[in-house]
Amino acid sequence: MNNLKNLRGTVDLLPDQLIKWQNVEKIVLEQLKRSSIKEIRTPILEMTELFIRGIGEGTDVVSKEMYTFLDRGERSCTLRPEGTASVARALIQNGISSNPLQKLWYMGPMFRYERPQAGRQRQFHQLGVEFIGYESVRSDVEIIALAWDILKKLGIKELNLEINTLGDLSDRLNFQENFLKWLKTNKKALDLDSQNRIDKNPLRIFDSKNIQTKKILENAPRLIDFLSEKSRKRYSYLKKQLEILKIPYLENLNLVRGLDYYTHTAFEITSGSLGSQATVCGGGRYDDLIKQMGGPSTPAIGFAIGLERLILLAGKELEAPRNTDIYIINQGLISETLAMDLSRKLRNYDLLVELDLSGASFSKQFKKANKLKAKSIIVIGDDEAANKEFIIRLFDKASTENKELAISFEDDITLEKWLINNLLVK
RNA sequence: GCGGGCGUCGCCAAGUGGUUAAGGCAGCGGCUUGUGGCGCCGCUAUUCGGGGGUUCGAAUCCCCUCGCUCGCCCCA
Repeated sequence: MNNLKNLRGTVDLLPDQLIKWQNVEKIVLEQLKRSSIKEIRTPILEMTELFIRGIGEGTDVVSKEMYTFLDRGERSCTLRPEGTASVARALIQNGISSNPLQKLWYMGPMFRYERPQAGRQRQFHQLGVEFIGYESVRSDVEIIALAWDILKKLGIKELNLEINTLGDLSDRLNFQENFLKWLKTNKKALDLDSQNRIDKNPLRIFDSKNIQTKKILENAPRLIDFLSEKSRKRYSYLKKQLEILKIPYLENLNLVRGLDYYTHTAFEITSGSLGSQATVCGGGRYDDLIKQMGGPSTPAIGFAIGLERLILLAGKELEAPRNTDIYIINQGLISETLAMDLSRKLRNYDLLVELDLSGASFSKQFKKANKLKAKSIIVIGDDEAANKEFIIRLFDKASTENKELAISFEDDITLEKWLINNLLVK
């Protein structure tokens, strides 16, 4: 073993594992397409400033998890830790006002410099969806339903949806004033982490897992009591709609999430079978972000799904590879050329065709076809080449020796008939 | 960033101080040079994540380091 290894927290995805990835991605992308959501691709690398301003300086992601370095021009660059800030930047930069309503998705690697764990890597992958310019609660409902449906389409069970509302900016300021007062009188009773958050990010204290802090917080003022009439209505409409759509949810008043930009709706979907990294999907509304980043005032809502965690949850049935339809056994100079040509013709039928390039003995090539569980084989050797024909037959154990058919290379009609009867059925 | 566990071939592993490092799967070759699935035979770690030390002698003991893993923190 040499010392050239992958970086900590990164992994190689090998062909066998990628079968599951591709199957999962296929199902996800089909669902997005049906919902008329369009793809956007932004750079993996951005100016560090983007994330500091977009995500918030006081957040854990920015303060201790960013993959940041100086490039050759001494610019501070960061590998994106999430997608929303980049999407917002791209839209502002490319003129959001010419197209103020957009439903977008993106998929790709994200980077956070953390200690790796099950379901957590330094390079991981997210599918993100952002509804830009949509203000109505109905967009909140649609986006939660979409996240839910994607997970359901993959056959994932035991999912929990948690929701909360963070109100709008004035609700929050209103609340924070009261909350800070309360915090000052109760500061000593809180755990150290929470004490530190008082100045940086007081809302996050609600997210504390410290048992004592949790208990004390039960008597703290609650954000939900400071919501304006409008915010309150919006939230109850959301809950009512989820009930009508039969999407089960749990209200979690402590759910505030780690990024600064959220307003109103915040939600998370977790699964018990993921161990301590239970969150598979997280999202929420961010009505102020785009304006705050220098764009026009644009409401928006989105979510991100962690693909590694999604893969862990998705069923085993998605791991099965597609079997070879036709394995072409061939030997001899003329045969090789004929076989190459035939393989191209066959692939036009959307068949999975593998051409043996080994030049090994027929016996070996048969063994290979068997190992691949090829549905059928074609044999082309010197005899066949001389007769300008090839032999084709099904390769399952039942049809040994029988039903072999010799077809002329010119005879496309007979070939197509055979394919339709044997491989293209259903 | 902090705490616990672990690290023997591509994979699963036996071995816990005595020297040739079991076995299984996979892979490769053969029995069987143009016809597979079964079976049988053979090959595949000068080396036990890496470095240093203790010892006559280490995969086995000690130190450091790297990585994995679980928990905390946080998130996807």
